Amino acid sequence: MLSRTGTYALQAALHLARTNGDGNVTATAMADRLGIPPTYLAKVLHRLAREGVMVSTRGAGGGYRLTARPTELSVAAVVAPFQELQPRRDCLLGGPCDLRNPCSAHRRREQWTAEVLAVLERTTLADLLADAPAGAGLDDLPNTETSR
Amino acid sequence: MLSRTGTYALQAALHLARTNGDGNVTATAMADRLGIPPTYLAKVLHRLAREGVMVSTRGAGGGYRLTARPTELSVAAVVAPFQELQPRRDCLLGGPCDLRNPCSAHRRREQWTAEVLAVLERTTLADLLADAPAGAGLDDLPNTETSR
DNA sequence: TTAAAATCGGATATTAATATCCAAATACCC
DNA sequence: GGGTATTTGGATATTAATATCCGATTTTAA
Repeated sequence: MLSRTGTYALQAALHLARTNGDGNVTATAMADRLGIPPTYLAKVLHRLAREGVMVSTRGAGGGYRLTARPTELSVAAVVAPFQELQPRRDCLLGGPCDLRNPCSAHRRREQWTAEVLAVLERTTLADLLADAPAGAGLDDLPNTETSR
Repeated sequence: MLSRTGTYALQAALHLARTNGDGNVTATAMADRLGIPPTYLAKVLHRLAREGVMVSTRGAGGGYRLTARPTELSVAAVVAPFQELQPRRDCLLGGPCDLRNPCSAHRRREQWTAEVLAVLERTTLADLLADAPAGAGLDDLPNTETSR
């Protein structure tokens, strides 16, 4: 579901979310802890910093920190720079199908893509770290009608 | 969201769902109509036939047909042979986290992966072809904060 | 029976994603 | 200011996904 690079980003963000008060965390430390190729993770982190998810300090004692609380950071935000989350523009059926007058398949695809995105947006880093409280939005296996 | 190959599979299945009564549809005809590399689509179709989604007849007048009604075929079923839909086994946090005693992140990820899979499973080919009835399950589009 | 239509499947080319290497640039500490 | 720890970023290698090529096999039609 997630690309490998996207997963790396998520792992790093989660690691930062856990070791929060301990100050900056260096890229190599994270790579070491998480078993990710160090030089590759470095680039992922760099991108995340440019994208505003993290902030980097260099020099001795430097490293990375999150720019927001774990409760405010969604999986979608962390993963977005590395994966296409929006549906493609072109039509699933053969015909040229305008955005103004989209065919049914077009609309339906946008619909379920939006649903998937919504799942990723409402899942925060904090959710992943703390056990989900019983009966908080998602009960067990998603039944079709989530009435709310 | 969908891989390119997965999208090809979906496009082909939709095409078959539309031109149902017209008998077999040849691989080259589909590739031609949908603008997909013919030899590549051939392999995708072959795989779909092996997987039981379609059935192929060869020789003159041959081609492909769906094995089930469009109302019975889900996007997940069509796309599954070409994409990993299940979450990975390894843990998002550093530690070795057993399946018997999964960490919170482990469980949470399985949760939202299942949600995503559910969306793909309850969307059928027929859904994509016919207009969605107004007010059927999905209301307001989850505000797409397009950060691009 | 012959020829044409179409799938089947292996070998290979191309392209994109992932991973590595190395030389800077920057900031801290003494 | 010198030395060390760290990010930054370009160039390059490796691997996986996508695409092409071509011959073999099966089946129908004439």
